[in-house]
Amino acid sequence: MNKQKVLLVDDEQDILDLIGFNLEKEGFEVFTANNGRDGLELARKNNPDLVLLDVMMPGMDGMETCRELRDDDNLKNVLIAFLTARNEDYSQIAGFDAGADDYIAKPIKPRVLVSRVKALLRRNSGAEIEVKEAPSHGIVIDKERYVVFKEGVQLNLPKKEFELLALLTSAPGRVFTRETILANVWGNDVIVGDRTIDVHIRKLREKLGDDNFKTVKGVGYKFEP
Amino acid sequence: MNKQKVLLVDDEQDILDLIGFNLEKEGFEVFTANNGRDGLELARKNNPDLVLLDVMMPGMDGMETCRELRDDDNLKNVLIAFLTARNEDYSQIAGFDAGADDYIAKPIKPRVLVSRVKALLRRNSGAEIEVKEAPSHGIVIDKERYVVFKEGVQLNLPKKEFELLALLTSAPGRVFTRETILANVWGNDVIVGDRTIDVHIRKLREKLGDDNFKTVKGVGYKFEP
DNA sequence: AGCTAAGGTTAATAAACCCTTAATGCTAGG
DNA sequence: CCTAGCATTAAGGGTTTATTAACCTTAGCT
Repeated sequence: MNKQKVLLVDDEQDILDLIGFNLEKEGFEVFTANNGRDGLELARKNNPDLVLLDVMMPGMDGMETCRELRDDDNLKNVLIAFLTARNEDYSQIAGFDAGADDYIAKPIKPRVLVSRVKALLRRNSGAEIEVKEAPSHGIVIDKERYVVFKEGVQLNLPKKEFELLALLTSAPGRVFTRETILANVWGNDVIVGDRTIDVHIRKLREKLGDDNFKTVKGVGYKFEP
Repeated sequence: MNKQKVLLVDDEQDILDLIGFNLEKEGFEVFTANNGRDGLELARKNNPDLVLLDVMMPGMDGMETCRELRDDDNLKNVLIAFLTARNEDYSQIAGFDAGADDYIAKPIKPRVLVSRVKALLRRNSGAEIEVKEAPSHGIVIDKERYVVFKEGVQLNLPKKEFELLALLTSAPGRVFTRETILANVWGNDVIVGDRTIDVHIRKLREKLGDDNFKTVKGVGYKFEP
């Protein structure tokens, strides 16, 4: 697997060095820029998986940079996280709708930041759920809002149901073994009985329609529109 | 496209120089006056797109100047923003309705001011609406003055409540995890219990309406108009 | 400094909700 | 028609959140 690319944009060289060093140590490929314009250029050239943007920068600030990124067809879906300084005028950072995926408050301990970065990338690499385009089956999953739409009707699913659904729909038609389901939704160190899965499947069937969830006896379950 | 014209009126020469310089650097055509009367005259001669008015000035103050501008047929639609000192007595300008389009609190960092100015001009060039008229949910947040309006009624929220609200409303509908909330409102090195968030959420619900804040169990909270 | 009031945090209890399991019924394939 | 595997239901237990009130800290005033 290729290294994942992170673009880091901040006007303080210290920050670039510190965070950059720590991210590289963790196996990321890191690009740095100390202003929005250079950041944009680097982003266009290298197609990063994640952009960490300082909000407050001279010249083009983080929000402006974010907007420009979102305007670029090749980059509009890149992950963007804002670095926000809490001691700075907080008023400037909120209320914008530039399309950030996360906020990360400074100051932050390097290892905390690294784990946030990993979490962000994991969220997006694992189960790739389309939010924008409504798939043909009429079920849309919005992970950001933790909300599911069934033919336009909004449903609020509990966490486990939501995650199970997200898993199954991440590869429609594919059979997920009970083992796989347990590992992904419950985690490897949690021990629950097999019936637990059944019950959650049933709830999904109840809420989203029986026909969408097929049982493959002795193997597992699959989502099929 | 022609340069956009900004008229700057303040009795302090330092301010005129500093702000004027920064606006010019960003490509605006800047006129300055150090009192209301000269400001009016300049406005009539040059037809600026935006007037930045200091509230406190000897002689004709900002409010008076503003009224006169609004009385002038050629200028009644010009954008006007007041420069107000943060520690000034707001009661003077609170119920004031001379027709300002924005308040900008001093002291303000030049780059912040520039982006405010741009936002103002952008607002007026393209579409209209907003800020006063508010997003659809009827809750307006004035981060500059740490004040919130709920359906036109002014609320003074304490700092933590305000920042929590600002965070949640910065991306309506989106779920913020407790972790993210803590990082952004409290900071990464402050340690507080989870119940603290609950309590602040409750206060917001009390003041702004229960329905606007939704709990996503096991995940976090979201603001939803 | 001392006083007062407001903001912020926590503890404690109650309530809501979700997860899990047990118990029982069902179905398909041998 | 027997059995392994799945479906269904409801209840219990446990976890997460709501709510309230007390406590501590801080800011503003005198």
